[in-house]
Amino acid sequence: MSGTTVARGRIDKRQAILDAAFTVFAREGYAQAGVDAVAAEAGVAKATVYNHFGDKENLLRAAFAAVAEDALAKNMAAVERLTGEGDLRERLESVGLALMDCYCDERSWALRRLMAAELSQLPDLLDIVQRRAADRVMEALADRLARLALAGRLQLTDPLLAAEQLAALLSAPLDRRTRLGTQEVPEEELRHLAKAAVDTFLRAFGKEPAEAV
Amino acid sequence: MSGTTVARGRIDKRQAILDAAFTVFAREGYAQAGVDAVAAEAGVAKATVYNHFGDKENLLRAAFAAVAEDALAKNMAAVERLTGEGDLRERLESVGLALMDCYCDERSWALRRLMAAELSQLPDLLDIVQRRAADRVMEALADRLARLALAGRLQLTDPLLAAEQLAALLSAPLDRRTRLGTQEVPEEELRHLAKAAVDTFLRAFGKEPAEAV
Amino acid sequence: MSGTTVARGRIDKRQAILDAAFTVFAREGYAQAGVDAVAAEAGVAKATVYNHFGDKENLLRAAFAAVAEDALAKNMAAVERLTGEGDLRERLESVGLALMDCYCDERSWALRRLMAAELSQLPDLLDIVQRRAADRVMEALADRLARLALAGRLQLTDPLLAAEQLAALLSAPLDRRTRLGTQEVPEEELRHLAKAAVDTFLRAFGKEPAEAV
Amino acid sequence: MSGTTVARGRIDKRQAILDAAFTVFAREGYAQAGVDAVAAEAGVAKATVYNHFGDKENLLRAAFAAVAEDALAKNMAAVERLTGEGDLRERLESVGLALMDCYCDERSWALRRLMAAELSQLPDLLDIVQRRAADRVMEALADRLARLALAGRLQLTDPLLAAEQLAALLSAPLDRRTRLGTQEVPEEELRHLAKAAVDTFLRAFGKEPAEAV
DNA sequence: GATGAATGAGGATTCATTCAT
DNA sequence: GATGAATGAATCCTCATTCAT
Repeated sequence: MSGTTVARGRIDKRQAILDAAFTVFAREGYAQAGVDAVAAEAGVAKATVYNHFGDKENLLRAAFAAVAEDALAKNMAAVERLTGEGDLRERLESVGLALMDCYCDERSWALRRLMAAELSQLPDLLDIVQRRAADRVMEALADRLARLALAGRLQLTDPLLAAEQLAALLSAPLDRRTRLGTQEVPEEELRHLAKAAVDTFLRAFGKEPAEAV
Repeated sequence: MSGTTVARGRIDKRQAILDAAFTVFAREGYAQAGVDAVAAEAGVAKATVYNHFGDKENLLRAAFAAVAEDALAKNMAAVERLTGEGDLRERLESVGLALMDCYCDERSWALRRLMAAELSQLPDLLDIVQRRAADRVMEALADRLARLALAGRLQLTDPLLAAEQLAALLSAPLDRRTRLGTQEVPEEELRHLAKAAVDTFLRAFGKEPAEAV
Repeated sequence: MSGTTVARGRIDKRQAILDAAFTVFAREGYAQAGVDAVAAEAGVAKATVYNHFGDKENLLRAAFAAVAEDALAKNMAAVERLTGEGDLRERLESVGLALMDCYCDERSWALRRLMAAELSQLPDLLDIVQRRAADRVMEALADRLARLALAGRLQLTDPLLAAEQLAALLSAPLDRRTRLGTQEVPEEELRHLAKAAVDTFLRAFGKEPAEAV
Repeated sequence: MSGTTVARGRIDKRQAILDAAFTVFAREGYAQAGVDAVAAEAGVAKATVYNHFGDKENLLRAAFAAVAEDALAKNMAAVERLTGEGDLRERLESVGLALMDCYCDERSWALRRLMAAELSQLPDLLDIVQRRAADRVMEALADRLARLALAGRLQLTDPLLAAEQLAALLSAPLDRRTRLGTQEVPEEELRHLAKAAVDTFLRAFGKEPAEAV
């Protein structure tokens, strides 16, 4: 019983450090952020951070992986809602909006920013985020598009390319609009962008005649 | 004469520092890079760097602006080649490829990475890169698309959105393929991606019937 | 039975820690060596070390005393072999060689090095080693020399001084030859040095005419 | 002129750091001593220490070398006074006393203690002290003894061994008496020890009949 | 204007020690 | 009694920045 408490305490502490690390790194940048700040944010002693994670670099990796995993799960859930049921356009718009939400999540932006920042020093971060998360989402999306094509609802030959393009249409405009995640975009505009992306996508790959933008 | 030489020496030195700064910052990251390293790369004394640029932050800004300006010019030149002459698809593919080249340029990647890295600390970098460069390219592209629409070659109502989507189709797939600029992509694949982007774009916005992918 | 086992386990553990401590301190230096390293070498948890010895300083003292005791015993055994029986020169050479062996023992060197290192911080180490060991060896040697003088085999008035000088002749040249214990000296050279020391000693204090070196 | 001032300032600072380093290391031990303390003692900023010497280890080496050089010079001067002029015993006693003074010098003790302490971590310190100083003194002493032997004043075949033994007789008893340099020995006792050492030496290697101790 | 030297503030990391179990 | 985890103080070293020349 008390054993559980301790174990829990340990786990909690580890998790608290991971959360704190990501928060602080996201806020101040990896290089600028002090391990002191992480420890303070987590409410533990600096040495405890080192006991758990060895060094700052490894701490970043761990925090990274944790957030990337969350993001992966959220993205996957969104993609998995892309089935053939109901109206295709509506479904695509709904899924697209969900993906946009994932993309705009504060921690997602932070993840991408941190990765870009440290890419040249810590190239393996890219594997964590891209190979273990982004690529898999893309593959899953390609799978769904392929099934829709098989079902005669879409017209495409390279599902991975189509997935990439759909993702591109959904996400890329957000870079400018949100100023790389530093500016909120009203829900309404998101909806509009999702519609526009899906519209373009369907004009290119849909079977039904598309409407004008 | 010696005056000229000196003045030239001064200008050269300034330029050398800017180049060195960008190189070093790109290689090691802004925070990790020491002003020593920049000075060494430029072949001047550390104090000279301070004489010219005051402090490290300002040095980054200046180096940033210089590179952003170059990138802007290159992008603008590419966009300006998008006229109504000749076959539209060919033209779009050619311009698209040129834009991709700009996007893939090593210094461009470095620019975006550095910006992402320092965004939270130095938000004004974003203005330099986005407002003074990316946005203007997008507007110019929108202009050209608008003229093509007016000329009856394209069918679109929101040229800025169309420009964003074209840019999205061109650039976003590169993020994955080049692993954020850390991996070369063969010219052939670039060409293929450009074709695919333009194909999708034309199916959505073209007047002529589009071919299959 | 289990009580015995446990008690034995405890004693073994204590001894293991002492051995480990001396080994680690000798290898890495007292200040540089971590208590972690000692615990690891002993195969126990760090806290166990503290349970047994209270703090690092005390651990050093205990480890020190243990090794000093061993060294004392070995030295005493050598000195006690210095009796009047048989040929005096041979006996002196044999005892001298034995003392040299003690002096050259790896742990002896470590003892002296550690003591030198910590002398200013922990002056009481000197008492452990010198007063409780070296001085007693010297007194014992003086005793034996005095008896030999009484027996008419040696000619000396201050046996302690003679003992010091004999010890000096035996040990001091080893400092240079072994480079303070970091270099092995071949047995043959040891023998030669012992002979030379005894020869000089006998020329100064012997009654029989001495040979040339 | 002002240039001289600067250069002088720099040299002074360097020398001040070296002095301070040796003082602090000797007082607190190399490992325990902080570079802060050295800087404070020298009256400079910590970073200045690093500017001059790179790291702590190198600082130790430099401080070491400086003190070793002084010690070498003092020892050499003493040895060089060992000529054939005048009464041999008196001369030897005088030189012996001078060597003892060198040996007992506070900085000499510190040098040997520091070396012993750090020997296993920084084996090259031994070269600085032994090869570059102690060995040379011994050779010089051997030279002088050889000349005395040639001149018929001493009777010896291996001058280096004789030198080692003379040095042994002079120095080794001091280890005990001064408790490794932590206790003052009155001048009178030094004189007595020098006499005793020389007496034993002359009995072994002299040509004139030796007196009783 | 360019430089070498100096500095103060700060950052990553280690370590002796304690405590709850 | 033995342990794993936690901690606070210290330590080495770096770096942006300034000054005298």
